[in-house]
Amino acid sequence: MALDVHATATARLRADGQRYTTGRRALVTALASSERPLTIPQLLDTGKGLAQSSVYRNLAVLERAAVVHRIVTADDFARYELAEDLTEHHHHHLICARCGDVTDFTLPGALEDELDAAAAKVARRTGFSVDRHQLDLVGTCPTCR
Amino acid sequence: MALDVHATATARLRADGQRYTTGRRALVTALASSERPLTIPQLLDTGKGLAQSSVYRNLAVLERAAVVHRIVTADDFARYELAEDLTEHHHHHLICARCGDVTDFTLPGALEDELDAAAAKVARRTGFSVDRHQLDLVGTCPTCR
DNA sequence: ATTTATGCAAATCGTTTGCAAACCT
DNA sequence: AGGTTTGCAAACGATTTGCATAAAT
Repeated sequence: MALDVHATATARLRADGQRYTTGRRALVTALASSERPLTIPQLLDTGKGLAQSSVYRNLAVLERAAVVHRIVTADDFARYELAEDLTEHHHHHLICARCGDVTDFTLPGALEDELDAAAAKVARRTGFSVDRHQLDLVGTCPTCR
Repeated sequence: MALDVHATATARLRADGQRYTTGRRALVTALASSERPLTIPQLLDTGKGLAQSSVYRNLAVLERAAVVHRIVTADDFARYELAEDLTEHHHHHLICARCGDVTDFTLPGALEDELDAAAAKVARRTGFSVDRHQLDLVGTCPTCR
């Protein structure tokens, strides 16, 4: 499975005229082995020896190539996770308003379908072109309670 | 209705030991008469002569008193809207990935109920305490297409 | 050899904050 | 008066960028 992720990353970067360097591979590996989206400080801690500016730059490259996805919350730091089609499944986020931590959860497929149908209806009514829906549950995580 | 908003704002600020000053009232009025969440630059344009730092400070005060709600997207600027219980209805956001603009939309009540039920189930399973759910449709607005 | 990635340090820019004057009650 | 709010300017901090060196092809 990890091999497949790297193969796909290589392909997508190449399609964007970019190389899959050691640093970029390290970032993808760190994200692939994490159960939750990671901030840049967290990535700096795990992946030894990559400069902060390189992490920022490489994540930007990986995002443009659709290898990773950037998550922005009310927290001070942005978070990154692998693109959904590089992991098993479509999912959503539980966001702790206290510590900023983000974890994943999934919805029953039937409910996802209803959401997509509702989104399509809204798109039709408003002229908005909808690329994706994003559902967040905001609250307090077990650790902060 | 606008009177009710100001009355509620006064009460909530007082409960938090704060005054409903002219500047704060102007911000609430601007948000109440807008159909969409507004950024600080937008509020500075509409509002009369309130300094930027005062706008930031007052919005922070109004947010602590639960009079306004802060919306953070991938855009450079945060956006503010009146707290949901000061307006008519629970709603969600259409976010333009191109220009950052945010507009409102609503979901059928039945679907909202299903989302709440699913959220409750996730909360039970994860130990997370869920305060609210937030659904965004990300795409391209009619103007940017 | 030429192009691209890296590390370091400096710059950027939305947001926050210190402080003295203006405002309320 | 006593406390709060305001405006201005300076500070803050996550992210971006310029540039010289190192790595890759």
